[in-house]
Amino acid sequence: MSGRIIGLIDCNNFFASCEKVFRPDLAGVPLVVLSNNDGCVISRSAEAKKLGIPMGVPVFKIRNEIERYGIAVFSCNFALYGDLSNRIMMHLHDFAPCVEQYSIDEAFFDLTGVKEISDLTGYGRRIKASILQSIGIPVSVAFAPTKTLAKLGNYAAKKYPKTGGVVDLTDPARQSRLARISPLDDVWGVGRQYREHLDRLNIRTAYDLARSDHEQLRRRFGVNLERTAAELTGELCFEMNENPPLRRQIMHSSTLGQPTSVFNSIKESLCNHVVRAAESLRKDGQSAGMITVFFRTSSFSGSSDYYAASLAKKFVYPTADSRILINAAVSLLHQIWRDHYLYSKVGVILSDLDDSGAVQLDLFKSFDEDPKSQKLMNLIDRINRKDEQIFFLGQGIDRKWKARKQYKSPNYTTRWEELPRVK
DNA sequence: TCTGGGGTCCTAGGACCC
DNA sequence: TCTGGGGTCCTAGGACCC
Repeated sequence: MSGRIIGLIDCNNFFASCEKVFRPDLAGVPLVVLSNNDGCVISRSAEAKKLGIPMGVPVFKIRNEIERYGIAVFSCNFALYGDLSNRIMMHLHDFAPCVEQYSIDEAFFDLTGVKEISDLTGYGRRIKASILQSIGIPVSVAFAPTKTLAKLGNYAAKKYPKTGGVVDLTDPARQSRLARISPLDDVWGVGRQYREHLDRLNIRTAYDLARSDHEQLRRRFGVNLERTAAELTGELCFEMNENPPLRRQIMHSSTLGQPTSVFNSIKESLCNHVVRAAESLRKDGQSAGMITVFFRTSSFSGSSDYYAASLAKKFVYPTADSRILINAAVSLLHQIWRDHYLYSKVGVILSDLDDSGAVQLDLFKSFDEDPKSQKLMNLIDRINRKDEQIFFLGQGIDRKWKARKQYKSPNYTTRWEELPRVK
């Protein structure tokens, strides 16, 4: 009779844990990781959470605490996190035939029909111990018949120390016991808006939601919430998907350190985003059919000095050529530019993505019009992989906008020069 | 209530066609 | 020009996720 068994591993405090892997001297020390430009806190170690450092708090607001408690502060280092994430995902394949990476620090895996596993909790502990030993990252593990229940179980694994970080939620009785004590905030797919609406309908726990009128949920909130409720009852609605489709859009944007009304500064920042986006496009063998440029002032709508604009252009042929994308972006920017406003955010979106370059032996690949363009872009990508050495004039020379990363850790695992040394 | 920089999907409504 | 019914495509906005 055995139904589906879907596992979920979720790394604990992932970015903070990554930083600790290479700094054993920081064991037990509260630690935070900052967003781009060292703006606000995006990851906290267990010790930092215990001190009450909130998620997302701007770093200047916790200067006192940093000083007082000796909190270790790190700029984000996505090269490092991405690499450790890859290692964890590879490792997980030793334990499960089908793995779906869901985010940088989470993966679902399917154990349905794997006969040898009689004790799921024990199996979960082995996975956990193995990842901790070989990569150094602590994870939580849960098993359930649906993804939504596995998420709920994983929450419990983190919340209740007694579980030892592993929860087997395949038993319906355990499901409803946990659901009764789980607020809607712990339910995957229920955000603040839905929570407030549901509260007015006297739906306050995962259990309430599971037992509510699903037909009514669909009418009032759409099919996704209906599916979430169904999954809480053990009915699978979100299937495993081992090979998720490639991205449908790429966005690169940033808040400027200093708001500015200087066209050239905005232009340079924009060009930089375009170049980053184009690189990421080429990495996946994609090309873009449309580009959108947007920017806005810092004050929000309502105030008189607010201005926000965006404009898009479609390409006749999809392209991945940084030069073409830069030209288009700058021309769009000119069209919507207005002087005398203080701009604080600018970005680019590449969409209508075309994957044909990602498919080997594609019959129509020749559409990628200019073979020289591909060669040139590949060359630039190869050179810049090591360190950004070639850049486009539009990106600017002095590059004042370059992100602040005052507290960045070395790229321990992805650059030879920065390998950790053993004395 | 939003901090920040990415993303996804769904739904409603308008334009347009037969 | 309107009436009816049926359909597609596109966009904007709203919800969610990490």
